Amino acid sequence: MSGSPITESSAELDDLVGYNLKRVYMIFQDKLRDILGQEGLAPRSYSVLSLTVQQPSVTQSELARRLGIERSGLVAIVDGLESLGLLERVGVPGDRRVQALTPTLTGREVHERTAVRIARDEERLLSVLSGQDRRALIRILGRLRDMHEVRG
Amino acid sequence: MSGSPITESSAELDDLVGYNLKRVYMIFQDKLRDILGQEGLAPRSYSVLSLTVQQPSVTQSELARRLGIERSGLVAIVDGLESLGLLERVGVPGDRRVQALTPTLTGREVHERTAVRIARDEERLLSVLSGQDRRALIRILGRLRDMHEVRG
DNA sequence: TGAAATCTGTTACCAAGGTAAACTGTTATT
DNA sequence: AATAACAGTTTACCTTGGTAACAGATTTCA
Repeated sequence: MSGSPITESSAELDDLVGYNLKRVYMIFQDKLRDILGQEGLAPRSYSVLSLTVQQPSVTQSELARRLGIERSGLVAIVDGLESLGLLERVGVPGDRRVQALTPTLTGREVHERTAVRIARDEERLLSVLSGQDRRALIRILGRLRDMHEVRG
Repeated sequence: MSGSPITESSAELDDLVGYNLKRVYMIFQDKLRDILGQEGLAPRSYSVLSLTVQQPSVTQSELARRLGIERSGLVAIVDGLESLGLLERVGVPGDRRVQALTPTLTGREVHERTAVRIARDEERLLSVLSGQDRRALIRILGRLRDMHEVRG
């Protein structure tokens, strides 16, 4: 019997940036689910609603590209939001393929009050960081997205 | 017609820290899947293998607590790792309820060479940051986990 | 012009990841 | 001894996503 033949040269789980990103993401997502659940929304539904508020008449394909998901996955989400009366599919005169997504007044109201609650909760979660660290986190995450995300 | 009655006072999607965490986490996870796929492992299987290497004879309950998942979810993962010959359930003399999880030699080898590749890939992903930002990211993520994670 | 390629939205199917509740056997409490 | 608590497991379920194939509309281009 020799001792341990394998040297533990690298990366334990808690040292992996990817794993820590996951765990911190879970912290944020847990509370997000609570807030959105009160409006009957899932995180993905909120992200779609948010983007249509921000950019009315956006097409589903464009939305899928922005969210980094498949077009097919968007159908059910939009169906749900439409049945809740939060947005509408509107035909576009020039191109009969596309459906422009536009939030209803109710949709904008729900989005606004939900956005406020989400922002407040993020403020709470980030309050354990200094202002400098908060800004650094936002800047660093943005840079990692810019440098590594595949843009369609 | 009045103008837009809703003021866009807060949080567009790309301004939410939670959403940016998700997107950055996805960047890290995509490549992780590639690397682990070559060994026939899923991310969760790797995390279990890694923790058993780091802490041999850990129980399944303890492992579930450390990973923040349900005990029931661990069964299939351990089944898979056991059938791959990477770890073993070993009965514990004192307590016939628990199954101590211990990596096999093969398990330690697979873990070691995989850990090296994962570390190399994280290095690549983080190379777009300054050394200072890299350290800040790691420190900030750790602090958010420490302050907000429910410890069982 | 007409054929081929491309694009949009849709459907049906499927796999991964996770949770919750109920069950067995074991150990601890009182 | 009776009861509670615990470890692991099974089962059923749900959510999130992805893939492939499709129809209709539009664009490209030979």
